Amino acid sequence: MDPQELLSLCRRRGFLWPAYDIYGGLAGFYDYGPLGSLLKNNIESHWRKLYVFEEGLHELVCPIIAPEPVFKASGHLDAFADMYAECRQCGESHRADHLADGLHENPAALSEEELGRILEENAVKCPACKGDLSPPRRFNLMFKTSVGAGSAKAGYMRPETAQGMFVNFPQIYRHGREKLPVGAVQIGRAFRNEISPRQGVLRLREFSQMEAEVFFHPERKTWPRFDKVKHEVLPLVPNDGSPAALSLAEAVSSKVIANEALAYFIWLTHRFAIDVGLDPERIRFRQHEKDEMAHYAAECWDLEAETAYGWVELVGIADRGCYDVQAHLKHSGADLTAFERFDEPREVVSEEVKPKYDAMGGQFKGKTKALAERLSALAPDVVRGKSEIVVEVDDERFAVPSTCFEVVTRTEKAAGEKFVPHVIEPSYGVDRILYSVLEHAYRKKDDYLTLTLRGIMAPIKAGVFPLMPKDSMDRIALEVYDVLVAEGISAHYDESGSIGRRYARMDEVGTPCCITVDHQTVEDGTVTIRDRDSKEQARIGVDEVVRWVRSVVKGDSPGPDGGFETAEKRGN
RNA sequence: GCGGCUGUAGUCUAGCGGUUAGGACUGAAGCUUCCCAAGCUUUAAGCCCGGGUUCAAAUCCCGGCAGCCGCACCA
Repeated sequence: MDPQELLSLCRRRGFLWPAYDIYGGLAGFYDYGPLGSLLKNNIESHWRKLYVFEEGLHELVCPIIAPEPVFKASGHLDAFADMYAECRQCGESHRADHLADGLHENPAALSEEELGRILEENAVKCPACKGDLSPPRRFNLMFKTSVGAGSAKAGYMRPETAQGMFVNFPQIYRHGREKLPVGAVQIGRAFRNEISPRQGVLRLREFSQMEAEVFFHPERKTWPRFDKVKHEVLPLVPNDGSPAALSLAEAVSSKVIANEALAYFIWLTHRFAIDVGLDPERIRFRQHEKDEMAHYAAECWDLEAETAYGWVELVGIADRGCYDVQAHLKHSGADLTAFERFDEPREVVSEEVKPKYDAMGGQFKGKTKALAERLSALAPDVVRGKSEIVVEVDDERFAVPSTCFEVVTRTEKAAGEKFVPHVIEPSYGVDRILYSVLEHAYRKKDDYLTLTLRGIMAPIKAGVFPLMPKDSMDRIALEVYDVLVAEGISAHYDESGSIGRRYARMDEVGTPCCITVDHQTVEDGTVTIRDRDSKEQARIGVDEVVRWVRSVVKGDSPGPDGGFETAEKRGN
């Protein structure tokens, strides 16, 4: 299919449109229209149902803007930027760190100045035309802003929602009653100043993420419900090229997937993908190549969907190790560790050098305190068996005899230990998921368009029509509509044009069923209810409508009690 | 960011220096005992923005913006 056809449907029917259109637009920014907003909400609600309600992770809403140190610590300030050198002759720009490959161990880690010097010293020229290059210039993908007036602080728009959860680890940990694993989730906007956004909503500069950060003991990366799913076989594409028709348990035991927790969230992501209506035949989990991983990741699997643009990454499930928490611990000085009790308090036996102050005092006078401190800092093995130790204090060397210190054994009881938790992060791109859901639901038959959205995803759950807006059919139809809306079901009333046109309008936006009030309704209180995909109709009582629509929306069957009446069942 | 192509109602499109800028679908109002985009009447809605050339620009030129395709990029 041509993605332009789908994007034109999206514009026409109020799913998506380019933002700021009357001012010429702004590349990389889209508006969600009325139906797009409903669909986006449905995707997010279902994700929340899985991650918050079922898995018990804690939802946060953190600010979009963060002060510079946050991204200094996370590595985004340095690693989230590329350096470019432009050719003065042909104008082509090149990745400056790539040009220095082989000239330095790790060109990407250099500053602009250092890299520029290396390129100059080695007389590196433009690979395209051999022209002279400009000095490297750093382009950071984060949007920068300033916070406050006057001596304003530098702030950045978050490039992922994740950092807000890492910096809140102590609060999350406490809220989770100090047990691991514990996790936080966040649904919100993130910003990346992409160099060339394109392909509709697949690469936006402002986009929505649904992220979970799940904190683990480094040696126990498993999940309580893993056992329930361990025999499932998912479409895995490991990075060693082996096609893996393995169950999750086999994949973990053969090290194809690093741990059970990662495997569980791959399963959960698969379930989510199926629930929102992605085609099972057009999704897969691809393991990142070693050189493909983000600066923080130790292991990563992507959920990819096949679209008109090729295989597109919708979800990244990464084992971030302790990278982020460790980084914030180091930069902020805050205690971001978790504590684990030992089963039994353990005796921790340690040796240390203990100065004998009474022996030292007379000999070293005012230097005693400083000398004692130096001695305590020494490793026991350094002093053991020595008759004297030479210690330097204030540029003066002192020979301290062994009578002035001893090696003592200290036994302490430890109830447990502190450690920096590891993080497994499922990170979902809402806009890409939404696009893929639409594309996988897109059906075109003789110019008749239908979105076969699943009931839980459909922006409108039911269309309600009078066959004709007269003879009290319109009044009854409005009553049916009111009942549905009162039940919290999004419905759409339409009395204009022919009945076929109204069905078509609903089919095109993926409404799973339509209820029509006709002459017979006036006589016996029954209505027809029509199924979008089969176009079959059933005749049911007005009082059954809510129950029927609910059942259709749940998506398991085309209606209760055996579903729609087919031509076969009618006997013709 | 570089190069190529493109920009006409909500959507698809005709136009190729002088047009009241035409059509189709869609939308709206109405008619039609109307169950799968039927028909009829009425109606709304457009030359991406800015400059230039010309007596005259949707049309030619330049710049910007946006879209598509390649390259690069996608932490």
